[in-house]
Amino acid sequence: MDRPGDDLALDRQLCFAVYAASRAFTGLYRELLAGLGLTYPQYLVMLVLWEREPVAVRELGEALRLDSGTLSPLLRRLDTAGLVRRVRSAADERVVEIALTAEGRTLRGEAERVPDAVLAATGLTLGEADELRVRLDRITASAADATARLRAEAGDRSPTEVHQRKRS
Amino acid sequence: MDRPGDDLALDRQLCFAVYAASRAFTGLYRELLAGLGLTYPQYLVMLVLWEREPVAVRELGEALRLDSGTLSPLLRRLDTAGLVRRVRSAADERVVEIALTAEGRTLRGEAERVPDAVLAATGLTLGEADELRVRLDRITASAADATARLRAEAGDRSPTEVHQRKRS
DNA sequence: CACAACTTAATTGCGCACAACCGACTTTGG
DNA sequence: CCAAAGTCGGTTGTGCGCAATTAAGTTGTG
Repeated sequence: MDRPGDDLALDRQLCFAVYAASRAFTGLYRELLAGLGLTYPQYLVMLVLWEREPVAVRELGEALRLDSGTLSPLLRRLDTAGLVRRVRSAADERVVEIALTAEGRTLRGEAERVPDAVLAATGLTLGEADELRVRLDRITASAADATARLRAEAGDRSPTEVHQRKRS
Repeated sequence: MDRPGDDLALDRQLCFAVYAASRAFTGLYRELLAGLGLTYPQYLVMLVLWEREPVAVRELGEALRLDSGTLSPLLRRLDTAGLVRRVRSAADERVVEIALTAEGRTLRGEAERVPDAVLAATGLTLGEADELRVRLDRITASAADATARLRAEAGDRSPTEVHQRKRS
């Protein structure tokens, strides 16, 4: 009942389920968003902007848990596509504010049909979907906490090169 | 109760939960697997190989739902790291069989502690984790079905260039 | 004002994911 | 035996996701 091998097989089922679910959703959104010319992460950014704008890059990163290394190129592509504009704040020139163009605002109308399609594709009711969301949010928070805890431990064990920028 | 905007806000909660959960798990595994020198997808490949080997690339792709464009570079890195060997089948020279090296087999021992750490990090019991896995597997299958259906429709609407490789 | 510490966004480098395509090989139908 | 069709792994191009670094700007302190 507790052969060494069984644990690893079980782990594969556990972690793989979340992993596969995420890619399956990405694939579904890929089809649904193809007509809008958006990828899934780009769609998430647009959802934030349709709620409120302009939004600084840092705020976008906090909302979606993405850093600038991911957002900067993504926002550049949205800019090139003519959906958003990036303007440096006059008050604080470190900050880049992301605003929608008229075309970006128009796209919201076409996006209205996406949520129903997704819900239909999952075969869930609204209540079931919401319950699943609550469970996922809970384990996401737990996993993030545990990750931060592990990272702190690892940092403690090798705090050597904290202020060591260049080893010239 | 059904303002247009609310639907999009709800959609964001639904899809984002799976998306965020996947990245949170990846981050957790990143910390846990750092000592083994494995990434999360590489760990998934090793889990399959620890169960049975040798395994053809195509079989790995079916098990993990990954295509050769993802697996080929990944397996090359595992080969370079000395954990696996890629040998072309004598019976059918199109097939590449992936086998563990002695070092790859040894690594299994160090990996044994990972599942417990993950379960502890999620804060779930074994039963809860399994129930969540069942739900995720179900919506993954639904999403995959819906994606295939959409892709077929899109293909039907533009079946023009089936045998049109180059538009020279 | 000068200057160090901090903050913010961008950049770089690596590793996935996936679509599209390619070349080598095997199978099948004649 | 040969040619068409199918299979298999690999490559290329695009787009994330994240760590580490860099550049630019702001703030706090003397």
